[in-house]
This record gives sequence, structure tokens and C-alpha cells, in this order.
Amino acid sequence: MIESGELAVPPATVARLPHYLRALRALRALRDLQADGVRTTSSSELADASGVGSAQLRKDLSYLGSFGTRGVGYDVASLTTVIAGALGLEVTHRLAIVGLGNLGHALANYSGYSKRGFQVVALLDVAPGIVGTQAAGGLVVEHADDLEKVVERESVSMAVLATPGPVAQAIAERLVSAGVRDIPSFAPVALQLPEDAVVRSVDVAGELQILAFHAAARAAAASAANA
Amino acid sequence: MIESGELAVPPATVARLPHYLRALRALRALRDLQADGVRTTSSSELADASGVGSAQLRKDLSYLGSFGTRGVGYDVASLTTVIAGALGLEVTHRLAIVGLGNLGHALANYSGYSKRGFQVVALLDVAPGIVGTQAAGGLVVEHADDLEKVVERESVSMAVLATPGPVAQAIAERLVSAGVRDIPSFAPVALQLPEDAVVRSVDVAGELQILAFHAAARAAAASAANA
DNA sequence: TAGATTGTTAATCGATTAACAATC
DNA sequence: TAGATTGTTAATCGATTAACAATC
Repeated sequence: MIESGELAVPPATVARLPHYLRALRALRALRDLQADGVRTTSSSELADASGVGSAQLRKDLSYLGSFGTRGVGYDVASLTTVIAGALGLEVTHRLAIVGLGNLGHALANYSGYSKRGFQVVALLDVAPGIVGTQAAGGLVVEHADDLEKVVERESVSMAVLATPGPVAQAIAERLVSAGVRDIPSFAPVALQLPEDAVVRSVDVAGELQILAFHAAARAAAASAANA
Repeated sequence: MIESGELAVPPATVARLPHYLRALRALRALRDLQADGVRTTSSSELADASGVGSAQLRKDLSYLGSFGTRGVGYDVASLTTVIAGALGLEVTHRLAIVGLGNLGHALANYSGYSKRGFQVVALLDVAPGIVGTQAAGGLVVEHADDLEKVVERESVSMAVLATPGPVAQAIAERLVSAGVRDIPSFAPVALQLPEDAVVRSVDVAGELQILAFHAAARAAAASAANA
């Protein structure tokens, strides 16, 4: 359970809240298009749009409170507000991106941050050819040596790790010392950090390998069927 | 459980195999550097390097078979082979990337595929300014209208979805019809596909929002402590 | 033999699902 | 009132962890 004020929300539920938020926004766009006055949704409609079961959706929402009307459903707009609020998206999170290789650049150029409650306020790297250049949104890439200074100056609250694996651990430690506790990491290493730091690792190569396992399983099943 | 030939491996275990593989390779590099003749590792060393507990590592390995020596540990090289084999990485998986925006480009330019058992064989998009241009590895971007043709010609076995959300569902359906069953998706939608398709969704914005939840929880705890 | 470390068992814990009473 | 749909309970299922016998 993750305690948040009065609330205790299981991690698996927290991980699904963004899906619900996304589905709700899509649903709202749809409702606006249809302009038929319907402003509500049901747990089964929202669950379908989110890719989960309706029982799971209702159970997840129950950890946040009670927002529906029996026999009617949920008001799309107000449920959106509830979930966005639970996710802490009413404040704008100030983001630094560390490491501007392929992926770092793509992340820096992503345009959907502001709509989702985030703002990129700093870019950091060490390569002489990159430091000092202007990247996305007019930000100038600063040297990672100045990490602490930049975190302080820009009130960075989250930092995306997009460095090569070998330097990720050292950078992560400096981030945590500088007060940055929330770290989305694309570096292919298991970071060892103090308990109060929260790391979410995204491993693209790992995802491909998981799919490769399924492909191999399918191949094995097919050849067994042929034998 | 995911049946693979004789094996039945729980999904949670499958998802960790890439971590073990990564840690084993790092360990092997370390061993080569030290050149002290040690060629083994223990479940606790490997677990630490993978960011899991040693009991969990041993349990996970037990689903694949029995590869260690009691009192000694695991041979790094042969355990690497076992896990790579279980993941189906002895065959090269032929990858198409659909959608060459920010993220698609970054994925196309990623250089680590071959080392991990993958090869990018096709790039697809619809934008007139992008189709026909040369991107990573000398590949020419082809039009997504020709998706079925390209899948067939290049024997594509996996396709990375990096398109905008609204077109992802249609593209995914065409991929599955064309015989592509394994789909890593970066599109922010819940894809509705037949059972035999396997989709792994990577949602960067969602990861940030999960961290935002933790930040909000921390803030709530801090203000409670001050009251 | 003594020490180390695996592979497995059994207990615990957490997540999912089905079912339904409450209630609009 | 009848029909619909929530919020919650209880059952099931799966994943994690600790402990230890087996064995090098």
C-alpha cells in the first residue's frame, strides 16, 4: 500500500490510474463530438476503454473513494478531476532530462508534457558537442557537472535518466543527494538507491525480449502440435 | 503460466529474465576485466546485480531447470546461454518500426539491437516528408499503405508501434492480419486485439504520472507530520 | 569434514475476480 | 416500480519470501 494522506492505494492500482485517466480523456473527447448531452460513463465502458475488467476498475476506484451513482455511472468530467488529483497532477512537475542521446532527444522533444502536468525545465549532458547547444523548447543543454546547481536553480522535482548504463548509478546518486526523489530511468541497470527514492525503469530492449519469449513459446507449441 | 515446450513459466518470471540476462552480461564483463579465473556467481550476487531478492532469483531459475552447483554457484557463461535460449534469442527477430516521429526515430537509431537478438528490417510511416527518406542503417522509410507487402517481403516477426494514438488500433489490426503477433507499443491507447496477439505497452507519460502519485503521497505525509 | 550455496517446500502476502446487496 | 449499475464482500488465484534439507 502507498499511503497518500488518508488514502492507502495498492501499487498495482496506482499503476493503472494513468490508463483510466487516458481513457477518460478519450471518452470526454468522444462525448463532446457527439454532443448528445450524455456526460457519464459506466464501469464497463471505461474498463473496456482502459483494457481492464469492470470489477477491477470499480475496485481500483474504491481505494480513492466513492464517485459514481448507482444505476447511472460516473460523470466523466468529475471522475477525470478525481483521478488527476490523486495522481498529483494539479501541480506542475518540473522535469530535468539527463543524457541527450537518441532517446533523451526524443524525450526532450515530446510535446505532450504540459497537457499531462509536466514541464521540462533543464537538459543535461557531458558531451562537448551537445553541451551549449539549443534543444527542445529553446532550452540550452547544460553540463552534468553542474547538476546540483541546475536542480536547485530550476526547482527540479523529477529527473529522467537517459544516460548510458555505466554512468547512470553515479548520476542517480547525485540526483538523490540534490533532493530529486522521483526518477524515471531508461538506463539499462538496476539502480541501488536509498529507500525514499522511487525509480521506474523503462527497458525497451527488455520488452522486446519478453515478446521474444512468447514467440519462442508459440514456436515450441506449433512444433509439438506437428509431432 | 506461459507454456514453452516442456516449460511452464509464470509471466512475472518471464518479465524478469531480461534483467538477469543483463546482469549476467555485466558480470561477465567484470570477470573478464579482473582475469582472476573466477567464472561463477552466486544467487545473491546475481540477485543484487539484478535488483531482486536471492530467493526470488533461485525460484525464477527453477522454472527453467536446474543450472547451479550447490556450494558453488552458477557458471556465468552457461547461465547466460540458458537464459538467452529461454528468451528465444538464438534466432534473430526481424523488426519493423511503424511511425517515425520523435520516438520512432530514436528507436530506429538505437544501436543495441543486434547484440540483443534483434534486427530492424523495415521502417514505415505515412507522412510525405518522411516516406522515401533514408533513416537508420540505410533503410528507406516505406509507406504504411504497403504494410502487408513489407511484412511479407522482409519476414517481419515483430513490429514496434510508435504511431499517434488514433491510428494505432487500425495499424495493429493490419499487423496481426499480416501475421505479426508480437507488438511492442508506444501508442497511448489500449489495443483491442485477438487473443493470440501479444502486446507490451510502454507508456512514458504514464510512468511519470505514477511517480507524480508518489510525490503527492510524500507531500501529504510531510504536511501531516507538520500538523 | 566443515562451510557454502543451491533447489524446493510451505507460509505469507497481495492482486484479481465473481457475485450481489445497496441504491439510484 | 423495474431496470441498471455501483461499491463491497468473499473466494480464488498467483507471486513473493523465508527457511531448510540436499549436496557440492
